[in-house]
Amino acid sequence: MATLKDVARLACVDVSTVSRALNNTSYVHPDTKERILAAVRELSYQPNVLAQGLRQGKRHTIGVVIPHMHLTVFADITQSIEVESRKLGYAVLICHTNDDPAQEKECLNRLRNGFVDGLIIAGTGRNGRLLRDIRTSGIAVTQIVRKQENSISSVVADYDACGYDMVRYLYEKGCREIGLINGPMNLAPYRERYHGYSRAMKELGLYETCAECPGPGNSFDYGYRCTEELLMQNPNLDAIMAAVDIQGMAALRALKDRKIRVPEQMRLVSLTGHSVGELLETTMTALEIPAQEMGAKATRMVIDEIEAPAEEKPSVQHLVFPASLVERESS
Amino acid sequence: MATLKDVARLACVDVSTVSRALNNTSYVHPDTKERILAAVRELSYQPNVLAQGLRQGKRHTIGVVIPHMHLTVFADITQSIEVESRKLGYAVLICHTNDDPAQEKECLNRLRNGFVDGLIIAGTGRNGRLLRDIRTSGIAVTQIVRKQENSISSVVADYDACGYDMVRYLYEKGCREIGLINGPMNLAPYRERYHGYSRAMKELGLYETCAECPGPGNSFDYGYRCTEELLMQNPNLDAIMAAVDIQGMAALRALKDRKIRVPEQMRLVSLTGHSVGELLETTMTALEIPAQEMGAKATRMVIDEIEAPAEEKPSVQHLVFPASLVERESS
DNA sequence: AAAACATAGACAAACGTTTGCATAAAGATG
DNA sequence: CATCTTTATGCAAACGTTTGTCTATGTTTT
Repeated sequence: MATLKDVARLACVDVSTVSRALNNTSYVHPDTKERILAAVRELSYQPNVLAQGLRQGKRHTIGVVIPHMHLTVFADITQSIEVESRKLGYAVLICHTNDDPAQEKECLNRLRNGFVDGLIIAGTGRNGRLLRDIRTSGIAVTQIVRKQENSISSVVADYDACGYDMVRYLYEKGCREIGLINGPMNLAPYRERYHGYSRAMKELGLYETCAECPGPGNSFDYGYRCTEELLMQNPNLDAIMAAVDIQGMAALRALKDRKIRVPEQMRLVSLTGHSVGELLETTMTALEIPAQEMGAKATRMVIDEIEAPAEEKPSVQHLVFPASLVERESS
Repeated sequence: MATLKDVARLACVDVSTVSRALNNTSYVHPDTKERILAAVRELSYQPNVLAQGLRQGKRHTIGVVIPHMHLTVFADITQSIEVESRKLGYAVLICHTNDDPAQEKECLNRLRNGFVDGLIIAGTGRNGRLLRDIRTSGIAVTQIVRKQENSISSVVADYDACGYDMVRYLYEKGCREIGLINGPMNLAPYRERYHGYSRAMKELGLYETCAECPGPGNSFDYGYRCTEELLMQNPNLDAIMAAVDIQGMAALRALKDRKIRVPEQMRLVSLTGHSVGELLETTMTALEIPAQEMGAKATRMVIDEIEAPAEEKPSVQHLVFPASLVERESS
């Protein structure tokens, strides 16, 4: 690998001149510049990003900390973060936490050591302190999907509205016994969605039927068990709301196993980060979350924060994206 | 951020001593070490990976170049690469190509630029030259899922056997008119799977029915169109083989739309990188690819190559993993 | 008791950049 | 013509590590 020094030697100038020529950071005589560029081509010189990073305190890399890739929301978001980052000249490091606070902590501690200039996280909610520390230590941080710290910028969907709108939608379809598959309430999306659901149900004078099982909410099994639970709690149920596409798929399956026809006997609506709903045998009515835009926006926010000079860091902002209802066969 | 120097000052020793103490790379008096560790804790010192990398000529980062995250194989593989890398002290940079050779080229050029010590790629097959160049320039490279360069190590599934075994399996179930949803033949997995299919069909004296549509093979739409195409080509079809889970889902849907019952009238088998097959309304018989093991193995191979001293680089190896048939409702 | 060795630690030179400071030759201003 | 800018370049110090060399102790060995 050719270094600046090699280029300098070949072009018969000092390394500093080469550096300045390449970065357009000071006057360099056109002839000299020409010689330098020739040398660069000749040696096919590529700057060493590590040395640059060390010197400038910048790594041109952002970290993405997510639970896993099996929820389409996260896959989508990751992809859009990467695409947007690349446009802006950044690379993307990724870390999976499996929704385990300990793993998350490990990831964060690794990343903060000069691996990244900023990070985007869909966290477990258990490492708020660490997250704030990281931010204080000069790393730009943005929360995505799951907002848990008010002092850190976030990009989320309007989960409260999702819960509320779903109930309203089902009510208009004639449903009166609406069940909710809930998830761990320590995660903001579940919590807020429940609030929206609950508010709408109260407004309409309906009784709540909620199921929450132990374990992480994003498994097929979880969705299946919750569906059973809901049916047990209220045999007259005429609608089920699922929180993620995988829960929706599980509900579909559980209902089929019980020979309950969808949508004739039971309407089903899910919240999803991706159009998996379209791909099923019984396509699923769902609130689609604009994952791609959210990822892109979070990326721009974090990079803005990185690149702003220390005096004028952009202020913390919390962005809420609306989800849009896509009607399909299941309702 | 605390540096070695800060630790050294606090522990009243030289930075070199601190470095040696932390890396166990020379004699350090137990008492001194104790003081140093105390200082490390006190300042919550974390080594700066950039500086380490610069000094050692290692970035402790590997790049992953994949088409996208929407195929479960790639999501699974990425995740297992990351988990394994973390264990071995490496970070993972990811790049999406969308199966576009131009984007792939861009990714590769960025990565080679000192971002990574090695990379794992599921490529488009169009940048073989560049890939070899990168390897020659000292970056460890391993191909995954899609093998296209013989001179570069690879970790793939036995796609030929997949095609062959599926036919045999369906034959034993009584099927005689077996259709194959094929994909772009420039991609090794499709090509090899077709070979296996073709061989088995010949051995059994059956006629081939293959569908291949324009466009990338990994979309729902593609699978749907191919299913229609197959049904047109051969109205007596009694089995369909899909190449990826998403094609399988599409076939399921297309058959349902035509009121063709699965598996009574049509048996359906898919090849998948993940147990999505289990989650459907009609669960899908599938050849499951050990994506996780493959990712972990590729990671170890690439890191072995990175860490081997220049004289004794491991030789190129091509690993083939068997897939395993999981029987479900669709067949 | 001298020589050899193991232990413990400091000093300083790298790694490849960027950047503040200094210098010098031009050109512009008075 | 003296002074001030502008242009063009080099020198050297950083950034935070690791590591080769050197010195100074004790502790063996001969």
